[in-house]
Amino acid sequence: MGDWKRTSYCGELTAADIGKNACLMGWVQRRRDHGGLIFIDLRDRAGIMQLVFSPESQGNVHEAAHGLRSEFVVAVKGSVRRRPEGTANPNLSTGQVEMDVQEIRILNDSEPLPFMIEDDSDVAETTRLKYRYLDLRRPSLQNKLVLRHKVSMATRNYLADNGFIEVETPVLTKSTPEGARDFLVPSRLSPGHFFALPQSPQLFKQILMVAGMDRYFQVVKCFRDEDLRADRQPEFTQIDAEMSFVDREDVISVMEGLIIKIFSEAGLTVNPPFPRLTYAEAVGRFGVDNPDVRFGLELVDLTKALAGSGFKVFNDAASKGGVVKAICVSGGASFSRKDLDDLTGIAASFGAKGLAWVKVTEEGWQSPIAKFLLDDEKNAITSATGAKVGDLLLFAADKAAVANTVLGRLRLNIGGRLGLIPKDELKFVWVTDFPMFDYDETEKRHVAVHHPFTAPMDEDLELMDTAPLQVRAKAYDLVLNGSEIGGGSIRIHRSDIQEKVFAMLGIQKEEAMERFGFLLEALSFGTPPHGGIAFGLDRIMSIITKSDSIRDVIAFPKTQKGADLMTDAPSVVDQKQLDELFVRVAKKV
RNA sequence: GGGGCCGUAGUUAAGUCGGUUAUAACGCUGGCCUGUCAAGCCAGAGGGCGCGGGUUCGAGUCCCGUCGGCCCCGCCA
Repeated sequence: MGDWKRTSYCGELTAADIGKNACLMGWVQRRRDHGGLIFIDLRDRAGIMQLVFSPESQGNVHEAAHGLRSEFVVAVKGSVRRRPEGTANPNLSTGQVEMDVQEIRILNDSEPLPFMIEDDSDVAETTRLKYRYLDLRRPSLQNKLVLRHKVSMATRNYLADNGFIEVETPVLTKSTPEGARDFLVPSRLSPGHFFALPQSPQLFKQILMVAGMDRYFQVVKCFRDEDLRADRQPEFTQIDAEMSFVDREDVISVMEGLIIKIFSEAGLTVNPPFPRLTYAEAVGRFGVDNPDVRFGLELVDLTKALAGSGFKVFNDAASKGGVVKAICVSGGASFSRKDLDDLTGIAASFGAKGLAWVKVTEEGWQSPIAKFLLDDEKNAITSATGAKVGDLLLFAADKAAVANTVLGRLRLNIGGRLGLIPKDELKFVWVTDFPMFDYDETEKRHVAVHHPFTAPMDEDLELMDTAPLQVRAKAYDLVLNGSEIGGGSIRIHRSDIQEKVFAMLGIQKEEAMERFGFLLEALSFGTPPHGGIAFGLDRIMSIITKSDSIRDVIAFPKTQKGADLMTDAPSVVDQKQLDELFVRVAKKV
């Protein structure tokens, strides 16, 4: 660059700059060489500016422009002038002006690119990820990173303004049972011992409450060694917060304020307080605990109406403690055989043994099961579901968990295929009153639905011994458009209750002391009542930016196999490194 | 661990029932061209079909295996 100093970004120049001299630096987006006049679109983070090289210009400026190629890095000096009448470009923010270039310095050249730097290019993700630095030159991806930065800043400002202190917690920490699989880091100084990367700073933030910090937050990386999805990466970022001397309503109200700030960074208006659903309502009406409430198609419970039905499948489910539920698809009677086969396949993938359906037609019920149902039963179904001619009824009869999941997933699939989901709406809902425990059939023990530090509801404490599955937790999730974007709870602040919960989870006292002794001890030294929440920043960003995948809002994401195609991590390491760590690699995984 | 979809020039795709030298667009290279902005016109180079086997007179097309990418189930306190 020599002694040249940039005077502005390419995308910033406007008619107000006409007549001024400017120095720009950036990448060659495109060259339009007329032999005489040469036009160069110069691109930087802020946008594009048209450069004009005239054959009459001094020295070898015109010749240099002739040699420019895509993505060469150049610095130019010249004057900003209004474009001639009729040549303005309304698609550019700088479209009223252009630079008459008088001097140019080529700062670097570029090999021909593996793909073009264009927003609408449709390049295989493998190639994009290998050359992520080129992919990130695309304005759409850059804008997502810029918006992510603004959201982080807004988060820090809002929480700081509300008395939260950002405290860094360790990345090398202790492996704890329960929860996701840990990423492990071998300790060189303690052979045979391992650190774990944090699944979340959960215990540290609670201990910061014991330490009297009162309000803590952190924008922090978390790590979970589980299989990836479109909305799941092995390392992801949480907006993590914890507060002392609060109940659920305090947490919710502060965090609704944060959500307002975050979305306003993207020019989106949201209006808390957000509606609430209990876990039982959410699962009952929508089949899932992360309901997309942008559309109806709710589940209808027909268990009572169909108990004693002549249709064995319904009767069995109803009499054996299960449920019979249905959804009524408006206009669904026009579904083809193939559509119904598709839906049956989906139902099966979520554990259904079959999918009973009824098409309501002018001629009556067209259905494989119609002949098993009495008129009274048909009438009861019709009145409960509101089914009318042209509709399709889909039934699930099974254990409640299976029936709800099956219909909940069918609801989402059908909502999508019928275009029932308004794409531009933002529908938040708090889901509360989660159960404390679930029973794991494989491990034959209770597991925590949220995490083992979540406080049970006071009024349910007495059920801990008699009916643990009925104990509700002081836990809450924030769901946006069917995506869980945050979750938290009021924590246990008494060591006796914490020990009790560990016992319920089948964690022996000895093991509890070894794994969580520091927490139990901390709880015994004057712990304030406290609670908190963590939001998934990546998920929030992917919803705000309408991205198909969480990968689009992460600068350097990993593939579904957990690999980084740019750096080629993970990779094998030298035997010397392994020796130092006292690690031996087992043959054949 | 399981199910589904996909790998053909640099990129995006086409390639019939297996059959001459694998096709197009964009990009790239060269030439012409003074108001373009997906500049235009002309010419040219570039791949042997992810990889490895097999069937066949003959495989991009069929079979088996394998590697990689995407979506999903399980998993994700």
